[in-house]
Amino acid sequence: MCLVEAAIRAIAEPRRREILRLVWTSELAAGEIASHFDVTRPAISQHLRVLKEAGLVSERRDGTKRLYRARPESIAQLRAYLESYWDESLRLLKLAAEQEEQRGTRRDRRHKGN
Amino acid sequence: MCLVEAAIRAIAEPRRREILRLVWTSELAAGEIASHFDVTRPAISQHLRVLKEAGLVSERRDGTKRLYRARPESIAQLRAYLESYWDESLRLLKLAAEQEEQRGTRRDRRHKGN
DNA sequence: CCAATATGTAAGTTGACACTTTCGTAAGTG
DNA sequence: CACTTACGAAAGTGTCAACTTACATATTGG
Repeated sequence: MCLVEAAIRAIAEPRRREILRLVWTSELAAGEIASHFDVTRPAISQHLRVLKEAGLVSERRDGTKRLYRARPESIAQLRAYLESYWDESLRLLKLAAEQEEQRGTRRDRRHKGN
Repeated sequence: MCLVEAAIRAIAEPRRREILRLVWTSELAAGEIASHFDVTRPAISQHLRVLKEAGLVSERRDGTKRLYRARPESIAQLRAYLESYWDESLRLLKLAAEQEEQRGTRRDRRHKGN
């Protein structure tokens, strides 16, 4: 599946947004991350897998620990996707407004519906 | 529930993003919207309700038709939320980098960091 | 009123998903 | 080798969501 698509779904979950914010600034072990939440550790582990499969975090092993960290590139990609989504829409909106303005004078054309 | 939260969940669904784009530029009837998709009309109707409850579209009645249109304000709100999410993260990232840098140069002055 | 049009609502199904508890596994430590 | 630490994987559960079909509702026109 497209990574950006997976990323959007991933950040739609509030807890995953929190997790992502946690590992944004510093590399954290899974246990450290889990300690910030009420749910069980395996639950966080699953969230981490979702984030990892969406490319939003990277995993590194150090002894028995697994250290997670946000991947700025992927986040930038997701951000760019959304920006282009808003932008395209805005562009279309502007275009539509112009066409509407032009059409405003000649209103005689009637459709039969569809 | 928070509207922004609902909005994020709403746009996580690809079809709803398509619908939202359709009604961004012009007001469209539910049937017109549904004709763009493979799924049944009631399915689209339900998507429209989700979008409406998230405040992303507005509904207006004209005869037997229901015309839908995107609500730029709410979309701007959602956008702003995401922007602040990225921005805060970037700010934290920058802060962390600075701290890291400081810690690199003067190694004698140590905080009880992390 | 009756029919047609346009659409939402209800109910049921299927699959995804967030979570839990239990178990497995890899790396360090005595 | 046993034991501990730190974690993921597996399996089960309840809930939610996207979809379907069937039905209800509202508006317009004859």
